[in-house]
Amino acid sequence: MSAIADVARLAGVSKSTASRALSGNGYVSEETRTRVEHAAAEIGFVPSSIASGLATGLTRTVGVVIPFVNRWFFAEVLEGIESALISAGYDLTLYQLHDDPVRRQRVFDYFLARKRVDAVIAIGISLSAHEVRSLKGLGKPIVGIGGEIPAISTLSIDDEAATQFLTEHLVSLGHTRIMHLGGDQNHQMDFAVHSRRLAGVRRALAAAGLSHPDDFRAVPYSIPGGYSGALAVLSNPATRPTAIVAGCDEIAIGVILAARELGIAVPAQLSVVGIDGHNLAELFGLTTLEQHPSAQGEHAVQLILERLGPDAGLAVDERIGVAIDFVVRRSTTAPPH
Amino acid sequence: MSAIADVARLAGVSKSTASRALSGNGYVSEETRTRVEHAAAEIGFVPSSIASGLATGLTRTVGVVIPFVNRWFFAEVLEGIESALISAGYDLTLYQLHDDPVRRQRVFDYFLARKRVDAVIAIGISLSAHEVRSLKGLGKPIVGIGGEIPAISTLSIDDEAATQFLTEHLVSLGHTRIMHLGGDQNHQMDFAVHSRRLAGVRRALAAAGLSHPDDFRAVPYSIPGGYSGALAVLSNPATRPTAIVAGCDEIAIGVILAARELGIAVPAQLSVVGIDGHNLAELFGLTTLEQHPSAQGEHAVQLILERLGPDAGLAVDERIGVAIDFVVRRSTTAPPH
DNA sequence: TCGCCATGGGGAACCGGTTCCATTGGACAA
DNA sequence: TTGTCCAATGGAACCGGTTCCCCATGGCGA
Repeated sequence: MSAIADVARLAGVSKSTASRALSGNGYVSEETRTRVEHAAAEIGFVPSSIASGLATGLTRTVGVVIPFVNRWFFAEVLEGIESALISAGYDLTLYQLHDDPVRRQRVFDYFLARKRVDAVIAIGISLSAHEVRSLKGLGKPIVGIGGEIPAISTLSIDDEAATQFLTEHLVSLGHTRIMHLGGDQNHQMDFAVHSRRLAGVRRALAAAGLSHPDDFRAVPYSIPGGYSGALAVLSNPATRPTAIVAGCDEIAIGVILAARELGIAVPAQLSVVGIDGHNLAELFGLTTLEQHPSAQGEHAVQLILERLGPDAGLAVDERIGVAIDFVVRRSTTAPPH
Repeated sequence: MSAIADVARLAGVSKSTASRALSGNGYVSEETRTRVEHAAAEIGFVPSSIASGLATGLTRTVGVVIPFVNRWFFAEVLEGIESALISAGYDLTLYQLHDDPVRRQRVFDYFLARKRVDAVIAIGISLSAHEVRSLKGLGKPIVGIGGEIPAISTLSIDDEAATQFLTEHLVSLGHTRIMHLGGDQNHQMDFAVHSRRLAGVRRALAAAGLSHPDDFRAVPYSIPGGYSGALAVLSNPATRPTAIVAGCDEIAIGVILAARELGIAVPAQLSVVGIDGHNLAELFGLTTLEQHPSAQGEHAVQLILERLGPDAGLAVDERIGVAIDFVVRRSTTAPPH
């Protein structure tokens, strides 16, 4: 285990000079620097990030808290975060937060607080006021993605405006029986996204005078979830909607598959829109509102780095909008007749 | 920044006693222990894992190296690893390895070697002999998942036997024109999986006397990849195979979607089998060979913990088989006529 | 010539736990 | 009673970089 002291000895300098030479801080003559570098290379010196972390108080690690890794949106965000962090020389420590409150508490107390990370990025999770306080109290910047968390910077689309826009699109095509298939409002992981998306649909329906009691059905946020939900909703031709606003692209794809199964033509007999920009959307010809999760991840890292940098004080906590693109494909058209 | 010294002072004991009381190592009277614990709780003592890591030489962190997080198999494995590690009190640091050799090198030299992790789990990545040596030289246990890596323990299905078995299944149903849609042999991330899966198909075909030149087409390992590959392969009714062995379930699902698009009935006119046990397999009625990636992830953690434990010396490096289940659904039957 | 400052470098404290070693006091056996 | 053993605890070294403080040298303006 060669330490910096060995490098120093070999180069014939003191520990402090060796440290300065290798880290680039402080004054070191060019000649000394190369001598130290050669010595380090010769004995295969690998600095201990643990030791430097103890000395500087920085771990160069960012904790990422996420509810799922196997759902498209989250995996994409994670990918963006990872590559941005690596480029910036940071490690990414992953904490998956399940519904289980005990494990959630454990992650917070035992891991995040233990000075193992310099900052936290929370994806699709609403932190409690207490959790936010405990992290902020430790001086750790936090950035959220995918919803709003009071008192911290969050990056997200405007969920209510998004579904309102999509619903208006369907209304403008002439649809009058529009339904929303989205997430369960009472779900642990809600993060208020589900309720806001439903609210957007309802606002647009109300504005168009198209409100009706069967405007919503809760389904799991997945292709099978959308599929079985749609089977139930579409099976009765009399009450069937002519258009569905899905809570996400996975649900929308499930709806399209269910429609095919039932022999319902999309879009001739049923229009479907989603939200996300899932990489299968194109294959299914899905009209959707693309958000770009991997870019959101990169943006979150950028915000974190600003808050870790020298001008940390300048950062203001606010809800930050992200880029979206409305992509019309083959799953939407005017209603039949 | 309350340190253990503050706790000790408040409890009226020495630093060493406070440390023993809180960590549970060494002799401490019951009364002293509770006094120290109360003191720690009172000032909200949070131990610094950095400091204890420096003292013990352990980071209680495992590095996970993975080529993708947004592909089903990898996301599932990651999920299994994460939950097993958290239960064991370990952190998981994620390193995504792209094709880019420069970034790959950087991850190895700069991150993995820097005493930031106690062990490494490599998923779907073949490590070079040099990379293995450098990690083993640092005394870090390594376990691989999803393929073989010389000189380290790897957890994987027998890829060749798997496709051979699936092909034999199709042969036994009476199919004579069987084709494999799988991964590109020359891909950076090959890990030999692609070639072994192809070899299994060819072995079964040869054994049945059904070898033919058009037995393989390389496609991306994804639903769109399987879809467009299948469109090309199935478009000519004269040369079209009656059965397809897909390299993974995503490809198989793409094939099914393409068949539907072309009006080819599955399984009446085309049988399709996959490998993985993807969570969409059931929805598409896909016959597949399930491997259980999240269980593989948990198993890998278990192997790592054994190698980090006191009996580390007893661990033998070998290829370790994993559980598989053959699940017959609605995508396979006898060929037409 | 004096003094200031920039540059270069050594010594030692320090970050915050862990652990080795020494000491003490009491129980128990000889 | 004396010796032995062990629970219980304190003191100090230690892990391995980082950085503060101090000293030396030399150039240059006043």
